Amino acid sequence: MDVYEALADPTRRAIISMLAERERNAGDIAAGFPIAGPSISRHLKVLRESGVVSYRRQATSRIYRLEPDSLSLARQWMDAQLDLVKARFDRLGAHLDAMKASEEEGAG
Amino acid sequence: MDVYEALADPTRRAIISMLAERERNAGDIAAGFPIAGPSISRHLKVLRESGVVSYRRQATSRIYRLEPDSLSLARQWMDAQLDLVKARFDRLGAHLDAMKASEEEGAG
DNA sequence: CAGATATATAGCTTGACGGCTAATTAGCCG
DNA sequence: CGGCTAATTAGCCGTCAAGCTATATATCTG
Repeated sequence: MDVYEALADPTRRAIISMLAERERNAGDIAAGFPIAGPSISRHLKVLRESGVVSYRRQATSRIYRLEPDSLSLARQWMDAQLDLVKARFDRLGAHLDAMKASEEEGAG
Repeated sequence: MDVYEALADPTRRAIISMLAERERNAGDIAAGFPIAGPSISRHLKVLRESGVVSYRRQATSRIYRLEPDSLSLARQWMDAQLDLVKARFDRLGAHLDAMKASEEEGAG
């Protein structure tokens, strides 16, 4: 599963928000949701396999941490799309300015 | 469907890329993919209903356009998460610097 | 090793998604 | 209105995701 599919589920986004704030173990994460532990475990697996989170062991628990790089990548993609739109918008503005200028030249 | 689910499908992301470059009608969009027209039409519906694209009529065709605001919103959410992580990282760095300074003070 | 705790995996069910073809709607032209 | 084109909607099917409970794995403790 890629990062976009990982982001598609609201529970997973909430987990990301929790982990953005600070690291937590799986149990603490699960405690924050009304759904069963195994379901959270599966969400964590999705997040792991898409590179959004990593974990380290501490005794019997797994401490999960957000890995910013995968999110950054998704953000960069959005940035690129938004930049294209903005560039187009700016060109349109310049074009309109040029039209207006030549109009005034013709009139004056 | 929200913008994150809209982004989850690779075909829809490709449509977004096409529209970031310039407006296109539904037929031209569909021509860029190996899947049937109605399937593209459904993707466009998802993108419409999640606010990612809009369209205007021109004769019998619909000209689709990317609406940057919804993408911006998703990007802002990512920014916020990444900022939290970065802030934590910076605090950790400051903490380590302070530790190191007090160590040197003790040694010197 | 036996027991306890924390987490993950297996197996199942249900609902949604994405693909297809066929039928329908919307607008243009004679 | 009748025909033409562009696009969407309807209906169907296979696959997959997300929830659940029950079972298995991993680690610490005695």
